[in-house]
This record gives sequence, C-alpha cells and structure tokens, in this order.
Amino acid sequence: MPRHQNTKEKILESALKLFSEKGIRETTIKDIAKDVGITEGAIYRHFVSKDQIVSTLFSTYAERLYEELISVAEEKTSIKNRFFKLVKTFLNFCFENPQAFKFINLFHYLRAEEVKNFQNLPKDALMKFMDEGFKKGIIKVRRELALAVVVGTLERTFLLVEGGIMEREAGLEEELAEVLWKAITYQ
Amino acid sequence: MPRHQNTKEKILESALKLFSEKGIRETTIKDIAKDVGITEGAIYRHFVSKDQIVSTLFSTYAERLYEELISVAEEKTSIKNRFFKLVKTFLNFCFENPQAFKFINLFHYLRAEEVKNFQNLPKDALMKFMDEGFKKGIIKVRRELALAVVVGTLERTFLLVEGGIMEREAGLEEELAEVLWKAITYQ
Amino acid sequence: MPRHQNTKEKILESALKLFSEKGIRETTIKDIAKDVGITEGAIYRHFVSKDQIVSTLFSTYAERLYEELISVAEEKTSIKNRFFKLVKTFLNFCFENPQAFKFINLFHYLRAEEVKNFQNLPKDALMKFMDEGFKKGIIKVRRELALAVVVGTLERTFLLVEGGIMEREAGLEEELAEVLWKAITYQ
Amino acid sequence: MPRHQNTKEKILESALKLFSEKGIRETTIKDIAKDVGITEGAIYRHFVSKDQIVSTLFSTYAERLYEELISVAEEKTSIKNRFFKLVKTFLNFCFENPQAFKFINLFHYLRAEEVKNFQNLPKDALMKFMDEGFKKGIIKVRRELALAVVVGTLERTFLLVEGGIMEREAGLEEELAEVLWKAITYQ
DNA sequence: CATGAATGAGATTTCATTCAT
DNA sequence: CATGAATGAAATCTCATTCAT
Repeated sequence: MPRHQNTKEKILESALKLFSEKGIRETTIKDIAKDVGITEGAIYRHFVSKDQIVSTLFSTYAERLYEELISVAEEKTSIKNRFFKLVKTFLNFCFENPQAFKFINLFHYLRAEEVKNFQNLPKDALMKFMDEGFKKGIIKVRRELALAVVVGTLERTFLLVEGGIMEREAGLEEELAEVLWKAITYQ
Repeated sequence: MPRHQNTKEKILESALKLFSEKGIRETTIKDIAKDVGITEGAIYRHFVSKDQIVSTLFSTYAERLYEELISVAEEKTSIKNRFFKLVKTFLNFCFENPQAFKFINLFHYLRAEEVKNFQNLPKDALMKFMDEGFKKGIIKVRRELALAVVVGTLERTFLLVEGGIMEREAGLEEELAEVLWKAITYQ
Repeated sequence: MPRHQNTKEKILESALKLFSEKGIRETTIKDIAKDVGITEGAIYRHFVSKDQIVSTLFSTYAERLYEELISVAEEKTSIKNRFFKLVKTFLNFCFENPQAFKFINLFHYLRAEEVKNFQNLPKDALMKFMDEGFKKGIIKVRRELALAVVVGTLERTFLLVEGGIMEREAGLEEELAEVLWKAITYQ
Repeated sequence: MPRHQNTKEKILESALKLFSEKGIRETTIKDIAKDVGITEGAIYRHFVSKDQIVSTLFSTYAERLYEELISVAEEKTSIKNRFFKLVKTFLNFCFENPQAFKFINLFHYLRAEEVKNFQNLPKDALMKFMDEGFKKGIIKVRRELALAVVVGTLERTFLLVEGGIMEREAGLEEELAEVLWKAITYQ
C-alpha cells in the first residue's frame, strides 16, 4: 500500500516540469525527487531508469496530442471546418500543456533518431489531413509544405507567447487559422 | 594564420557539429578533443571553459544570421522584393549551416534566460522588417504574428528536410516565399 | 507443519539456489523474494538479515555433510570399507545437493575467517578418519595430505561433472575410491 | 606523461590483492583506489569499468598459468618426467601467486558461464598432457579423472597450506607427485 | 504475518577542470 | 603550446532494511 498516492504520477509531473524548464540532462534525479518530496532511491521503484521517465513522458504526450488531432481530422465535416478546429486544438494543447509541448520539441532536438521508433506522432495526424485536403484539390500546396507552414507557425506562435514577445489575445486562434487557410489554399 | 588560430577554429567546428548532433550536455570536452585530434587539456589553451565554447558558438552564428538578414532587410528595394530575398537568405543559411541553425534553436530551448543577454538576434532583423511592412500597410497581420508565420514555417521546413520527411526541390524557396507572402498580406 | 515454516524453508531453498548460481553479494533480497513468490519485507519476518540467511545455510549444510561423513567414519568396519563408503557418501552429497556443495565452497572463499567460528565441518570428519588410518599404519601419507588428495579429487570431480566436462558414469564412485585408496596407501 | 608510473599495473595489483582477500563484489573501486593511492575517478582512465579489471586479471593469470603448464607439457622428455615437472610448476605458481590462484578459483565460482568465453585455460594444458599419457597407455585412468585427481589434489593442498592447516615442507612437491603418479598409473 | 513504498547509505561511473611534465 | 593522468564533485543507480498500511 502506498504511503503517498500516485507517486508515479507525481514523478512524471515533476520531471516534465523540470525537463521543460531546464533540459533533460540538466535535470537530475535528485532534482525530481526533491520536487516530488521523496528520496532519489524511491524514484527507482517506479521507473527503472531516468531514461524510462523521459521515454514515458514523450510517448504519453506525443500520443495524447496525436489522439486529439486525429479525432478532429477524422470528423465527418468539411475540410475547412476541420482545419479551423485542428488549429484550435493544436494551440489549445500547447497553451494547456506548455511544458509537455516544450518537452516534445526538446526531445525531437536531442533524440532525433529515437523519435523514429515511436508511432502515432502528432505530425502523422496532420499529414493525413493535409493529404486528404490535397487530394480533394482544396489544399493547393503539397502536404509536406502545408505541414511545415501550419505546424511551424503554430509552434512559433506558442513560443513567442511563452517568451513574452507576443500576446495571446482573444481571437488569436481564429486569426491564425484564417491566415494559414489562405496560405495553403491560395485563396 | 598561425596554427593556434586554426586549432581554435577546429574546436568550434567540432563542438558545433557534436552539440547539434547530440546536445550540449551530452557532448563532453573529450568528445570535442577527440574530434579535433588533440587532447582535453589543449582545449583549455583556447577556451577557459566549455561554457565559453557554447557562448562563442551562439553569438557567432546568431549574429551571422542576423547580419545576413538585416543587410537584406535594409536594402532600398520594395518590401515584397526584400521579403522574397529574406526567405531565400534564411533558408540558405539553414541549409548551408544546418548544424549552426540546429544549435541556435537548441540554445534557445536550453538557455532561454541567457538568450536575453544577447543582442542582434535573427528575430530582431525580421521583426524590424515586419514592422516596416505593417506600418506601410502592405503586411496586414501584426508583426509578431507575421514573424511567427514566417520563421515558424521556414524553421519547420528546414527540419522536415533535415529529417528526410520532405524533399528540397528546386523552387522550394520561391514556393514558400509565395505562400508566406500571401499569408501575411492577405492577397 | 504451519505455513510460515514452509515459507522459511522456501526462503532458504531459493536463497541457496541463487547464491550458488550467482554468488551471495550478487543475489539480492528482492531476487530471493521473487523466487519464493513473496515480497522483500516478508523475508524479514523469518530472518533478521540477509546475513542470517547466509549463516543458516552454511551451518545447516556443512553440518549435514559432517553428520553423514562422521557416521560412516565411526562405523565399526574396516578402514578400507569405511573409506569406500566415505567416498560414496561424499559424492552422493555433492550430486544430490549440488547447490549446497557449491555454496559451502563459495562461503569458504568469501568468508574464510568466519568459517573458523563453525564447528563440525566436513573436513573434521575426514581428518579424524585419516588420522585413525594413519595411526594404524594403513594410510601411508600423513592425514593432511590424504585429506588434500581425497577432498580435492572429489570436489574437482564434482565440478567437472557439473561443468559438463566429465560424465557421471555408473561406477565412477568405485573407480575413484579405488584410485584414491591406492594413492594414500601406496598399494 | 604519467604522474605516477605504472598506475595501470598498480591498479591490477591492488585489485588482485583485494579481490582474493575479500571477494569481487565485496571490493569497491574506492577500496582499490585507496590502496593504489589515487582517487576513484582516476581508475577510469585506465579501465572502462570494474568488470574490465576483473576480466583482465582473469585472462592474464589464467593464461600465464596455462603458458607455464603447456610449455612443460610439450617438452620432449618422458611422460613421467614431465608429470613431475607439471606438479612442481603448478604448485610453484600457486605458492608464488597465491592471490592470483585464489582469484582464478573465485572467478570460476562466480562466473562459471563467462569462463567458457576464455581460451587457453590451465585445464586445457593438463588435459592435453593427460590425453597423451592415456593414449600411450601409461596413464591408466581416463583423462578427465586424471585431471580431477591431479588438479583437485594440488588445489586443495594449496588451500590447506594457505589456511594454516598444513605445512609446506621441503619435498612436498616430490611427495605429492609420487602419490599422484601412482594414483593415475596404477603402479 | 504480508505488502511494497520509501529510506539512506554507498557503489559505480562521468566529466569539467587542473596540473605536473 | 600540448599531453593526459589525476582530481573532485556530482550524477545515476543499487539494495539491505524499515515502516506505514
């Protein structure tokens, strides 16, 4: 019977926070343990290694974002409608899980090779959507480019807001969706 | 140029390569020394610390990109013409200095606070340009958003090409510039 | 027998198996618990420490072998007859309790000093027998040497069989007894 | 240029001493470092891991004993003459390198599986000799049994002397060779 | 009696930096 | 200027033992 409840959850939470703030290598097991309020050794009852914490976090959140995106992408509404919803979903995820989103990006930078071992990545959901839009003739630029424009813009928007360089005003999602839709449909 | 100048350059070169491939903390002084073909102690003849290597690399390449961008941004031609040139310049820098560009991004992720101590960052050049375009009424979205759309898209394009997900075909720069121009000018 | 008695026996059994396979330090309390099918904490209901398990095992099996040997050594038959029976008894013990025999040897290697605290060790039984044979003039080599020849040979035979280098054919005990008897009686 | 000379040699020396006295797991890197007179970290400039120290020691000394034995076993003299020399060589090795011999035995106990990866083990030299003797009809017991008798006896003799139970008198080697020769040739 | 989370001490290993040569 | 052994601090991980449940 656990003395603390959900210690495993707490470890993941603390790790995510610290990794996204300081970096993976820059965060020690001791840092995480201290943040959770346990000792270093206790971490290892829940995870076999620091690396397992890292992988768990990546797969958890990458998959979570994927799920949210794919469920929108597969709705039975118009391409345009779904596109606007996708933009909103993506940004919502970023702003509600800023640590997770930053961590996912960091992971891509530091473990590019490892990323290839994971399935159901966010980009797969978007790629599928872009593909459909392109084949239906609505999206005019090929799917990879559409992906670059959309994901790049949204990610950078999030980072600028996070960095205090940009404001997150009401209607931001709408405005961005508008701009991006025009960009990829040549309207 | 004397031999030691060469060594210093080589150290920076190797460090940049390794940092961009594996991460900063993940790269040891020994790794760098081995890559250069000298020993650990010798590194300290040229740099007082590992951190100095990191800072030198960041300021060097961030400034270099800034210089390239600002010189285009300040040309005496039309906004549109300069915009197309900026896109080309940005992508050229990425594809010609992929390690440097990755390193700059990584540095932003890991040392967000520290970045604020540097001046003449690439985004400053672009921000200035967007500002001018917005004030002249040609660029319709406010400068931060324009920056997000442009930088985000270009960066993501580079990463997709680097990751083997997208091809770098001839005309890519043109196509991107076209798409982005439409996006931020509402044409 | 009550259930906890069974558990205690099982702990000793698992510990013996693991110690003999992997070594004492190399076997953890968790390893033992898992092998028994209980948890770490439960072990401490039956033993105050890992060391107590180790000591219990050593004294149990060292004494058991001693008992078997001394009862043969003290029989009222001829020296030769008893010698042949001793060889058989020794080898039987080895082959029927290979883990115990390996553990006893390992304990001798790792805890040479501690061994001196135990009484009724197998070698005492054999030493006594050799002494008698030497004094009666039947065994020609002094008892220590006789002990070395006999114990060394039997132990090594067991190890060679265990290691798959030698076959345990029928009549092996006879053959060995024959050879050893000749060796120590100069016949 | 080394600050200490032969640090690597000293590490091996200290490790051998401590391993043979206390056991492998029971000896820490700190113990070894302290014995050598350096810090723990310095060990790792000479060996990549504790395990490498262990393996190096085993292969070094197992091979050394093998070399000594095989060179005697392959001499062009009579079987009997060579046998007497082998006994002397074996015991000499034990008494001159007691730590090494104990360590080799310990390694066999703790890493039985790993031993199979090594070539040129002492037993191979002796096995070859016994084989020749058996085929020539001089040695009457099959080679595995002869090996068990000879190696077992010599090893046990060494251990008894080491343990203070037996004296190493002049002529011990002769006496043992005599006894063993009779045992395996049925004379 | 049993569980298994947690502790705490310590083991192995890593690595930026120093320093004797 | 260069070498590379050594330091020393810290990081990851292990594990016998304790203890709340």
